[in-house]
Amino acid sequence: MKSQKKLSFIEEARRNQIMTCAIEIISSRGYAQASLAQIAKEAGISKGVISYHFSSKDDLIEQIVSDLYESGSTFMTPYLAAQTTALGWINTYIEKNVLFMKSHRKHVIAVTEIIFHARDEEGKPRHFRNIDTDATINVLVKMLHRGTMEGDFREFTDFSARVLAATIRSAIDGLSFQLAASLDLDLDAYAKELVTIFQMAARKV
Amino acid sequence: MKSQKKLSFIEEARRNQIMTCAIEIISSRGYAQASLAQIAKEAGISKGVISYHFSSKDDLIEQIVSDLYESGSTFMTPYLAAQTTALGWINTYIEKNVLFMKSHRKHVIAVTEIIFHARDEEGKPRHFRNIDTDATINVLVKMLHRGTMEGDFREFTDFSARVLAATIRSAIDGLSFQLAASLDLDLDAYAKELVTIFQMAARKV
Amino acid sequence: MKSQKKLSFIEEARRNQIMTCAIEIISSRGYAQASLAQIAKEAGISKGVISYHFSSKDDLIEQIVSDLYESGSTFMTPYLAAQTTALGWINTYIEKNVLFMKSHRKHVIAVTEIIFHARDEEGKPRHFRNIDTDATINVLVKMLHRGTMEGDFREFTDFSARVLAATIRSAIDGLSFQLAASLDLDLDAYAKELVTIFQMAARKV
Amino acid sequence: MKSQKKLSFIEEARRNQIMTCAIEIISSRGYAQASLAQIAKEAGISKGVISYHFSSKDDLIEQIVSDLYESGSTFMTPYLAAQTTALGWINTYIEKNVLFMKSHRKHVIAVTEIIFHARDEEGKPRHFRNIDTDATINVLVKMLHRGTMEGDFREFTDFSARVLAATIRSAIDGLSFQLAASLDLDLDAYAKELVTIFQMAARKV
DNA sequence: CATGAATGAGCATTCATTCAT
DNA sequence: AATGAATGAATGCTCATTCAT
Repeated sequence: MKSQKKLSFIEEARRNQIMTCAIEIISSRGYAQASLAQIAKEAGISKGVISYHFSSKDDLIEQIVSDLYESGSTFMTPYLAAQTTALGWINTYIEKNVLFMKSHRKHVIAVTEIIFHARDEEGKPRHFRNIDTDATINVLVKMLHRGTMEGDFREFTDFSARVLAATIRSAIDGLSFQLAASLDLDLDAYAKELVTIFQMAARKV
Repeated sequence: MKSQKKLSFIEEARRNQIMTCAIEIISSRGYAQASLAQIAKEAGISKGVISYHFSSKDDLIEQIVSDLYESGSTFMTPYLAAQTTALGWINTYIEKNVLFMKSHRKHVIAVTEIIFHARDEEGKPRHFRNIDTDATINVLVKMLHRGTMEGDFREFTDFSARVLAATIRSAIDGLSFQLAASLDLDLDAYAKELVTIFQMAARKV
Repeated sequence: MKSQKKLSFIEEARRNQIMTCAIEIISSRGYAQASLAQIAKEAGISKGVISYHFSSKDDLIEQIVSDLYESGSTFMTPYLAAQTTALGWINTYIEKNVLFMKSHRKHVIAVTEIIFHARDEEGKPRHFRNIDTDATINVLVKMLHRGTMEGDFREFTDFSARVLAATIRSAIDGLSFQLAASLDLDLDAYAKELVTIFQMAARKV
Repeated sequence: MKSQKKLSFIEEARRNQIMTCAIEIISSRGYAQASLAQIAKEAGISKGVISYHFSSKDDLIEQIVSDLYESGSTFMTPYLAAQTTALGWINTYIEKNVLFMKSHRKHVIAVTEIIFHARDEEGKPRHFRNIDTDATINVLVKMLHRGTMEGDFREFTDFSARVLAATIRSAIDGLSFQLAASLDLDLDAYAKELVTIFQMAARKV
């Protein structure tokens, strides 16, 4: 038991080291530069180690993505669950998304890079948001309609709600790209501005 | 501002053919699929022809980008020049940007793909918007401040204007990604919604 | 037309050169040694050239196999077509098979190597002779039965004919392996001995 | 002739387990699939264990071969020793070889695979039969000549005896390849047919 | 005895680019 | 003006082997 735990600890440490190095390269130099050779060089190990700890490069990349989703969910969920109104939910959603970016800067940049590069075998984008089907947009749409019923938001058609939801997501996704280009962004202030912008854009007139 | 007038008719035609094929591949199958071999195959020519007409692959890619910027500018300028208020200018900017996407769908998708892939020698993103220096954002910021003076917009600090400007650009850039995923988007309606959203977000309370 | 023919000639020459080098390596050092790097080294070219002329390593290997089948068929067919009895046909089949090995020594050794190494994705042998379904065995079985009717061969059950047919093929296949180990085999004499052996094994008592 | 008596019971068991798993993989999926990783996985142990018990992969492979030779010899010797004539000896040799295959099916298939893949450092085949030097062929040649003296076989030159001996071996070796492709072969009947074939091929006219 | 971890060489393949014709 | 041919570096991946624990 003790030996297993220790070995598992080493394995876990290596996996984290490799993932951290991959994130470092992807966030600073882009997805295309993140070859196994570059990642291994950054980590000071041989290429084979990566293959030993991850079944494939895709596996490594997927781990980086799902790791972020997991910590994002863990971070966001309590805040969102505490909200009692749609207005509060959306404001919190925007604000906490941005603040999460602040604490996971490189990881978020890396995952954004990954998502915008991931293609299926035919070259079709794997993760681009389809305004009619994207899960995140659907949740935002539902909240916008709820906000209308609660008297905080203006009337929305399904389409107008979807466009606003997509615009909120674009603002957050776009911020991730800005992060890769701007090192000294004040994200607390940025979050407040975004909350203001979308609160005004959605509110009852 | 053509760089060289010496291009013969045939040469010009070949360049356009190659660029069109590259745009077709990049927009439909993604940047990674756009190898010279694939582009040549699509065009029904040999790889050498591309090298003959473009000094490098980067040169071809840059031409595709600057071509779009040129036609975008040609399309947008008269509409924007006709505006007498900042409010009108920004509404027009948003609306006509979206309509331009409608008429240059594949080219816009391709350039968006390129922009999010292009890196300099060190791996730094070549085109990501820096909120403090990006030319487009600067123009929007100027217009937002003018709108305040004209009594149509709320008060903005430099930072709050920059965040709103960046959000407008993110909405438009993000729409380009959606275009690659959603075939049947009603762009006229989408433009109107975006105009409404940002008019509300900027207006004087 | 002339230019096409000339270029096609160069291409043909390179393909033959590559195939010849691959045959040389496979026949002398075995299938496992025949990496693209080794073949390219033997040919004094870069690995890329092979990929340029063959769509894949499998393609190159398949060409080597089908080339031999084609020349084998071209060589054998007239002799076999000239035979009027089953006895003559089988004697000729054995004799000419061995003589063909004499003139295509390395190629035959290489293809035997290839055939005995080729596996499908699950590792199942692709070309091992199934006594009940192998096409070559089926032809020999038919001839054995015909020879019985013509009064030259003893009576065969289907099974006993199949075992004899398989034994004839094993003798020829096995000779190919011997060729890889024995440089100075007298194949004309060997052919005569095999003819004698199987004539005695099949004849009417 | 065991080389080392020091092997503990556990060590012996482990070696057998590893060899059995290697035989299973080689016989069912081919030599190329038999990486140490696959063998270790099949055995449910780590790769290191194999290296611990065998000095190298080649050592493991050689053990599988010599193990089969040893049990083959143990099985065959009493039957052959009981024969008083060359005719009886050769018939028994063929029949018992085939029956041994029946009882050691996978092991025989695996060893046949190994023999046709094993090469020395220079790539020369390690086990292909040289008609002039192969020990098994030499024994059969001696028996054929004895059979002539005993009045059962026709006259043989050294060469004609060697070809017949090689053909007998090819028939048996070839049967092993068939075993890998045909699951339901009646080996008792097959043995009888082979005895008939070679008795007829060798007999006095 | 056994393991997990790591290595480094080798694999087939793809790529942008160059060049003689 | 255009091409086919060739290059050499880089890619993700697998492998037998080694070694500290």
